[in-house]
Amino acid sequence: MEHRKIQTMEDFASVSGISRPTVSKYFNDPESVRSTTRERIEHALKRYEYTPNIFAVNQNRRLTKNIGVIVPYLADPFFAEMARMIERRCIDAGYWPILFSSHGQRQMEINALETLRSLKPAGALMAPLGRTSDLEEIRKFADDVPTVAFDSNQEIGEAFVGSDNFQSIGLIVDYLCRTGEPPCFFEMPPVNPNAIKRRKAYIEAMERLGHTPEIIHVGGHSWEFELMGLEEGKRLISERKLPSNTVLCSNDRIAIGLLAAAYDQGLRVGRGPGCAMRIAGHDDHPWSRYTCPPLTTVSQDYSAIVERSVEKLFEIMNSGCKAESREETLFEGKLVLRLSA
Amino acid sequence: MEHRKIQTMEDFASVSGISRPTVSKYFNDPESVRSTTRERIEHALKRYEYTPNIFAVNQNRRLTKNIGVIVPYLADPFFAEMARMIERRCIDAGYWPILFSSHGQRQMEINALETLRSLKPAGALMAPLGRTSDLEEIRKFADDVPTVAFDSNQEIGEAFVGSDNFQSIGLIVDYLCRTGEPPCFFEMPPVNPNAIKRRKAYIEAMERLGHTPEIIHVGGHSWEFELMGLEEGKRLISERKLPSNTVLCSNDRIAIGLLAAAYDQGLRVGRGPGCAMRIAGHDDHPWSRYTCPPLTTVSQDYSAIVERSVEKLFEIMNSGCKAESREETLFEGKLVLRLSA
DNA sequence: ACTCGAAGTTTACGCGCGTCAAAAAATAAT
DNA sequence: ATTATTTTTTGACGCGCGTAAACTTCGAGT
Repeated sequence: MEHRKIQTMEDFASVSGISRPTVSKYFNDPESVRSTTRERIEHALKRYEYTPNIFAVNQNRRLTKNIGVIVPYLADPFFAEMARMIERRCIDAGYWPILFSSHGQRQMEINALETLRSLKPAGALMAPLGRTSDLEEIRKFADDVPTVAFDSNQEIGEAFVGSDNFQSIGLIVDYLCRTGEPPCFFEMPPVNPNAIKRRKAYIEAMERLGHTPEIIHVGGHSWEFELMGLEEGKRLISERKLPSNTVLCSNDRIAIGLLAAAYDQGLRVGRGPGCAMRIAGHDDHPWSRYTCPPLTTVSQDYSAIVERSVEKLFEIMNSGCKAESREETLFEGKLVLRLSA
Repeated sequence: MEHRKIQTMEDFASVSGISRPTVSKYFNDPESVRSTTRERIEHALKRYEYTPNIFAVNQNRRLTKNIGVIVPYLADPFFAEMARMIERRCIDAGYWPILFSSHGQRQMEINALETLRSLKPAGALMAPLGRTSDLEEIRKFADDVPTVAFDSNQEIGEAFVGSDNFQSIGLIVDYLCRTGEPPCFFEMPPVNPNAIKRRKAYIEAMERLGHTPEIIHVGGHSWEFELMGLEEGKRLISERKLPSNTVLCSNDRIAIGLLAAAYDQGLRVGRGPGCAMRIAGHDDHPWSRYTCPPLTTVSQDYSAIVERSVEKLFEIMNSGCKAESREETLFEGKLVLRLSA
């Protein structure tokens, strides 16, 4: 056991008794060398500490093993969780995920793209900011780098994987109408296509059931959804301007704010007797089970979305050519019944 | 406006009429070339698109401009927020932050260190996992790379920046004792030194005030604090085993779980009449203001911690030598009075 | 033992840039 | 105008590895 640190592949090749090009081949694909050779290398790898210089490797490869992961807002545990799962899968597949957060800001998203591009990534998984995204920039990026969009369907990249908002919103509208007063819809700011689709889905579902849709608009393009839910909620409740005592929020984070508003205003939330209002969300956010009362919502199938996105990206990367058409995969949501509605 | 894409510094040098070594100098430090030269380069930079190949640059520099940022658990918005602020500051200082999350797992932390090391970083900012960290590995890393620890003081790196748990816990224990029944302490799992210091601080503060400390132990080393607060809370409340109707939680995430438990058990939380229990937390977590009732807690001075950490790291990086002693900077917390206690 | 394809070795070049020494040019000071 | 100083240019080397060509060895199968 020497465990001497070896710096260059040249040196490592000589101590392991193999030629450098073969060692190089091994590191690019261990299966590409004969099994006896592989064993000798791996044996040497145990005795000496050596990892190829990542910069030298990437300089000479036309394409690296880097995979960019760009999410719009990492402080949202929904994206943090997605990012975690994506990282895991990429690593397992022998790739090197690099995580960027746009932090809700257009310029940060552009920066992330630029930085990423200079990393010559083999592919990218991107949940765009949405409305504030610089679509031109993203498209230019996606022209050069195989890109799969997820979460927010922004007509970007060669594929999209996300949730079927029409199905999921339909599901919960049905439920709410069946069990009480038809819901009004507390809209999230129209930051991305999800926001818009969910509103449309709500309207469709209500009309299908013969009810009049009622929408609470919120402006701006901030990502502080809880704050909006809280402030706008307090105002609506105190001014008695809520169109219905059942409120469907276009995402859980708004619902969390609205729950706080209801508490602040002394309204009891839930579906039991003695409750003044019902609140439902959408996404099954990691914290929705810890609200008071626990939030009734529709789950997004996180792991399915992640799995399919990564899978699809690998397909595209391996096919080596642009797909003829943009494939969109939508997963269905499931009703998560808790106590708030 | 040609905006032709230029690939190599050689090419860029020739179109801008400057020699390559001078251009190289410019990119390493724009101030190091004469102002007239600088202008000519920057003028060319506007006409042609060129960025130095990051891999070639880093291969030849002994030290890169990379700065590693390692947090234990990115799905915790506390760390997400810290990471965001750190990234911002590093970028502004001309560095390149690379974010890693250990996702609560020892092996992931080790991997992050290894990956980071291969990136030849100029420095690292690290919030260690704590108890489950492989301290030996981290120390070996910190021997080679200037490292500042934050959040959790693990005797790692050349400096530490964090919160003064004794001050902050003292503050809220004082407040709770002054305004009602002395608190028991709902401990977080002893995942890191903060957990241990907060417990000790609680005991000291209680004894100083002449009260008997009562501690609720929770085992394990999971990072799902909310779940612990919820499950253990439900058990304690239903079995009437809470030592006090005032509970100080060692962090806000546990408090969030406990609030849910209290709701589940039909206990009204708050400091007003008609309330069955008081709950307080620690950290002023981004969501603590949205709980029902809003959580009374002690804030950590996020931005001060970030600012000082980064500042200190730059100091160490620039000094170029190991510091003789490990500097620890602690910031004081502030009482954040809301409605839960 | 012989053939032949697969795998390994040798040799050599190139990637794009940092960096150094020496020479040339530009600027500042006398 | 001359000297001293700073800055740039020229030319060259090296970083660590990918990769190609030509050659050699290996191992399974008639």
